[in-house]
Amino acid sequence: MTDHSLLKLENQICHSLYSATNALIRAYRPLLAELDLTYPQYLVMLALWQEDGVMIKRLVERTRFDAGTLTPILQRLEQKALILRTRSQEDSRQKLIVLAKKGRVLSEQALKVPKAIVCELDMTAEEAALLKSLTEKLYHQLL
Amino acid sequence: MTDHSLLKLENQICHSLYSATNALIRAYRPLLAELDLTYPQYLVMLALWQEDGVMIKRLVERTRFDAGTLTPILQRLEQKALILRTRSQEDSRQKLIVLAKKGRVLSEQALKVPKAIVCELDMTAEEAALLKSLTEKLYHQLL
DNA sequence: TGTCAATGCTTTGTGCGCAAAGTATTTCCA
DNA sequence: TGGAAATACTTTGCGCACAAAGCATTGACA
Repeated sequence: MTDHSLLKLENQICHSLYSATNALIRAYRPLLAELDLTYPQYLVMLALWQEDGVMIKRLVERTRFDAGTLTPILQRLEQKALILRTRSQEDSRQKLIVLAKKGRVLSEQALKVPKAIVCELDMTAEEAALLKSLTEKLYHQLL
Repeated sequence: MTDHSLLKLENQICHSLYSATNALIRAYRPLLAELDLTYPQYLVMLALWQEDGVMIKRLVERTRFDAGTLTPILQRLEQKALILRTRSQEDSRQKLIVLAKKGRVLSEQALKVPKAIVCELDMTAEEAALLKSLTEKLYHQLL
């Protein structure tokens, strides 16, 4: 690759990744608006639907957000009465995040979100799996 | 795929895409800090190094930012004396974006950015090309 | 030729994303 | 056991990302 081509926009893999990610989140937006959730809020809810009653530390691991990003997201989810944030008994530095009833029942309505997204992406299962494994590899390399 | 697995965080391709993109931009950050640029600002500069003297409309096409995002980015680049924003003569609704001298010479220093990133990613050229083509396909599908 | 729609860009408001600094609590260990 | 380091989270500040609304300017056409 020549020096010159290194700076061409068309050769920037990160630009493709960046614009594809933004486009995909844009596709989620109208679907998630029906649940009154943003995409990052939805990710946190997915984590909690799978594993409820966890410390913030655990959510940092699972969602891959940093703590400074997560705090205001959790504050908004609490305002919407989807979760409760309580101090941990054993270690009062930690906070326990628990689904509220409203948050628990939301999972049923949430089921149609991935279904609708899958329909919009006309990608084969193989392509999707490939894209996922490549981006996972990239993420873990950069960690 | 069962209903239950549709809501698992591990099965969300968008989550992989999202966290990989954020991690990659995080990797750019210290490199771009030496140029006093953010990643979106860098994308605009890449576009201008390839094609100088263009309307904002053209930059919207090339960078894939929307106009509302681009305006403040261009204002900051102007403040840093990297570009000039002037009204178009033919159509005074449009603005012509031109590289300032400081912006033009910055491209030499910028060359080391992609070189350094390539070193951090230990991906084969094939994997990189595959990832790029999959994300491009995804972007164009969602447009 | 007047006016109404379309175009190109900017502004406003909300919510991230993240570095850096701050606060409270716990742990370590001399 | 006192005090420094580590840990868990919050706060602050800046720059996107984007929808929606706003503001000129131009174009279309009745």
